[in-house]
Amino acid sequence: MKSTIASILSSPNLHQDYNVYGWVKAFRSNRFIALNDGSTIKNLQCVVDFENFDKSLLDQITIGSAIKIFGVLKESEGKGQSVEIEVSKVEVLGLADTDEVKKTILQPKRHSLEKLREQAHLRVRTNTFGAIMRIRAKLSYAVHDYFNSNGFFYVNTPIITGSDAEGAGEMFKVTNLNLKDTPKTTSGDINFKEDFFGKETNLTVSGQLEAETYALGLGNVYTFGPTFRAENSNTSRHLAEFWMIEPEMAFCDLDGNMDLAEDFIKHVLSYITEHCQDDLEFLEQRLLQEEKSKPEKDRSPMPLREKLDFVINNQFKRVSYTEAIDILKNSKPNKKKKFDYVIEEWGADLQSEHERFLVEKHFKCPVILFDYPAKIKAFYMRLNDDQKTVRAMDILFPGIGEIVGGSQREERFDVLKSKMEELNVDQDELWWYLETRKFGTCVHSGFGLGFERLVLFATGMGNIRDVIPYPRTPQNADF
RNA sequence: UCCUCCUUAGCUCAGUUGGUUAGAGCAUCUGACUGUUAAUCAGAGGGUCCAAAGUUCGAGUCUUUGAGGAGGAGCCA
Repeated sequence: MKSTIASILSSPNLHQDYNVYGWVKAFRSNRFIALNDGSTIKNLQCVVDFENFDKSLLDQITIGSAIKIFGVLKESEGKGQSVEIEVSKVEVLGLADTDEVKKTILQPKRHSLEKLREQAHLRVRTNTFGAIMRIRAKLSYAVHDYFNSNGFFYVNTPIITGSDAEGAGEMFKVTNLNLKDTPKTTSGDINFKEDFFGKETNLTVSGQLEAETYALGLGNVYTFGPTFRAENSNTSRHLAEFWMIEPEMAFCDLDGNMDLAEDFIKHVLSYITEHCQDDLEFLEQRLLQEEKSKPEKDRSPMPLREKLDFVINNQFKRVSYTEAIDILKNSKPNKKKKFDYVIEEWGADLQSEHERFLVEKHFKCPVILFDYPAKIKAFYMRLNDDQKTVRAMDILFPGIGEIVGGSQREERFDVLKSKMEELNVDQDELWWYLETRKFGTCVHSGFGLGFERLVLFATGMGNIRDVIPYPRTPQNADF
């Protein structure tokens, strides 16, 4: 029977025969094969007595090759591992030619993350990316686990959307018209009536509006799917294609929304600290190594696992926009005009530098900002009684910035309608969204959480392109 | 989209004021090695200096344009 290395190492049966499949990470001293099968970051040491094997066979045990090993599990004579396989049979399943391997990142040495990105099809074989992708998968499981055990239903909102009124950013067009010869209307515009859906369609920028309608029937729902933004943004925190988690809750106000978001984040992070210890330890060491070459002020104040525990065990700081403005106005960098954008008065949109100051310098913990000025937020957010703020909230994380954006939704038909008029949101397009406010409308709330930003935080990585298998960014859709 | 920086061997990088045959470490190959852990030791091979144009007696080095990448800003998750 076939065994994974993870299962062998977690419950080793000494003197038992094992069949193991994997890829050669190293072949030292013509005797020790370090074998990895992806099930864990740990390698299995396989010892061959080379006098009993053909040289031609041993020559094929090269770095990167896929092999099958049969042998008995024994206590290791060497240090560095507790058990090892004494190999009685080796089969080379897929040879990796050393001449070819040396041109790739499979060669056993350190590579820059940029170089690994150029060979994204091979980078999962490295310790770093193996660890990241296992953690990503476990986080994803924890997301579903959390919602399922808290009575949420998973809904699949459409990926192709007919409305361009969601207002969350530039959209990718979806069409099967012949782009070299598009049908025209009498006025010369493209005639989308002849397109596949008979109208202009795009890839979704958010499942929120559809999720809202489902919350108003199923109670608590969430989405977890791909999301597309055609923004020309070229930063370490943006992707054109990313995965977003959007819970939506009926009969829930902003306080309940914040409670849930905080509890949710803590749950999924604590799940991986329990279930991904080896991978987290590796990433923590890698980070410490990397930071040695940085000036002290750029180093993170805590090692990775301590940072995760800190977030799990401490309350997020909840601060209203108005309080935040006061703090910023009276802050040293503002008084000394160190900010590129000096905060003058209430109503200003917070820049990255302000958010970073609040999270990394002032509070030194995750911060939830709420009750933003209505003018700088979206049409669907619930207007407060002061008539100038809305029940919006953003969760800001150190090093990542905004990880969650959410709000209590405007449930009052008249208020929503006039807000849409005011902000020029197409009511004909969103008739169905407005209509939910006519039939048993209720207080409801939700948020969007960028999954990759969560993985970024959980793994301590610095660039969002390194926490998704094949990143899509402006000018890049390789692989 | 804007600002800054980078592009030299398979990889990471050095290359002085513009000067003769462009260097190092790792990786690869060959040999040695029966307890290695990024194995070690000896030897060998390996270059369109991102591309094009220009300045110059002479360009890896200077200028212009272009391509690709990184960091930051904006937009946001």
